Amino acid sequence: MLSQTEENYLKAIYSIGLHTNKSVSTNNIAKELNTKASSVTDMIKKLSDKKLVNYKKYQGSSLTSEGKNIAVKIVRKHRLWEVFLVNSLNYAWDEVHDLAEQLEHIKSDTLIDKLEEFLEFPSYDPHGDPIPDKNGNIAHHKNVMLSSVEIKNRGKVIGVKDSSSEFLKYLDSKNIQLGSVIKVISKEEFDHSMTIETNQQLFSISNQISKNLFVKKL
Amino acid sequence: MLSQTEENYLKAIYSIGLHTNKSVSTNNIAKELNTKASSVTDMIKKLSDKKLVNYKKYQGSSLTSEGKNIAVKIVRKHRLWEVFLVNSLNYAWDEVHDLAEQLEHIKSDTLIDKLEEFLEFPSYDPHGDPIPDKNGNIAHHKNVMLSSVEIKNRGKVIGVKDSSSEFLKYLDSKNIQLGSVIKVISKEEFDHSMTIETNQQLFSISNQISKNLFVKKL
DNA sequence: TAATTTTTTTAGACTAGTCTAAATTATTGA
DNA sequence: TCAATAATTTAGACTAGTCTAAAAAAATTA
Repeated sequence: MLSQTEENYLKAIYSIGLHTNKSVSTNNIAKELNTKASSVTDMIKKLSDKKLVNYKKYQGSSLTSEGKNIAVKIVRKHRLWEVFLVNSLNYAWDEVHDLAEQLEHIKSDTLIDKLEEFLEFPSYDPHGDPIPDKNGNIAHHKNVMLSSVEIKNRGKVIGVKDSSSEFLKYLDSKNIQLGSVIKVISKEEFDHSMTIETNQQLFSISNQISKNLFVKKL
Repeated sequence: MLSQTEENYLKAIYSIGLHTNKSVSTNNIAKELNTKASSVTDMIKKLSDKKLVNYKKYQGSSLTSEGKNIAVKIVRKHRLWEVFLVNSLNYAWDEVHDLAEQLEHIKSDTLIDKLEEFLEFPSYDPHGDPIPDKNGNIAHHKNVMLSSVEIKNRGKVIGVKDSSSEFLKYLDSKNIQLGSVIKVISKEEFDHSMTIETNQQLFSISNQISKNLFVKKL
């Protein structure tokens, strides 16, 4: 059984490695976990002994397939708990991260599957990130939320998640419809709002909006 | 901020002290927490430094009022999580203890109140134990043990004292659950066993059992 | 390529919590 | 009351995880 700390290291390596796709550096892990490189080296060795991490001195680390399985399970737990906090307990989407960081470490063979069933098998968490299924498969959608489009990239609107009439009216007022092309100009760190360009016009939209718009990356 | 371990010590002292009502012995705490007396001594000193426990060498320990406040909050969390696990996630009442032991340590100023609201302010957990309110007040139920119900009288099951899963399974096997009505048919003088009737069936239960079942007299 | 800078690892120390074994204090009962 | 026993505490050691400071390796750059 892994400790919370060990789980956090696996998750860190997983999430850093997602984008870069190669071995992650000791310093990167240290930054992600708010700790020192020397601590990371120690822990990496331990995880390497447990065959969860591939490690050679000075060469960085990557997850073994078993390590990755565990990391994905933690991500699954994290995102399902976030859904619970937002949908059932009425937390706002930006309040739930720290709580989910705690809840994701609860140990049980059955809890998370029962929670998933209770939540009626959601596909995405409140931030628009996909929830891995029981077997670790992640809906690898090339249709992504506008909120996760990188700066300077463009996407074509292909759907909305929330189809309430208020939301659709809002889109109308901005002249956004299916097929509209949206370019991301900038993003704000603190509230995840973004400035976008569409129909030769610039405006700012909240994360509330951007995570409800599905786009196809262009 | 207290560690999980510190919280567990406070909870142990609280629950042992509930019945005996005086200072609890080092050995008792050690037994409750499956640890050694020497470890208990160390931790008690630490909690004493933090003014959560009253402690004098060789004299046993008791909670200060602040220590008790914290202990009651943990009990509150434990019991509300148990309600969630049983009512929302469909766990059986004998499966939830260990999970609640983990969940009770989740740190948040708002979580448990939101959970309580979501559960619609339950008064008792699935084992029939009262849930302390936000201010730490506990509905002190004047319930009585089945062992003290007179012959020919009946009681409605409202709780158990020992909530070990063996005991709960035993009750399940006899089809006894919260709300079951039990009539006392006869009592044996020599071993205090009794014959009871429930679900139109008669059977004999030991004193061991009857003094672990709380009932409301009917 | 050689010097400098950055990254990573090692060595040794610290805290929290635990343990065993020995010492001390309390309790029991002849 | 005093010896035996039980309970408790102390001393010292261990593990997990962390840190600082110094050493070693890799990367950069002149």
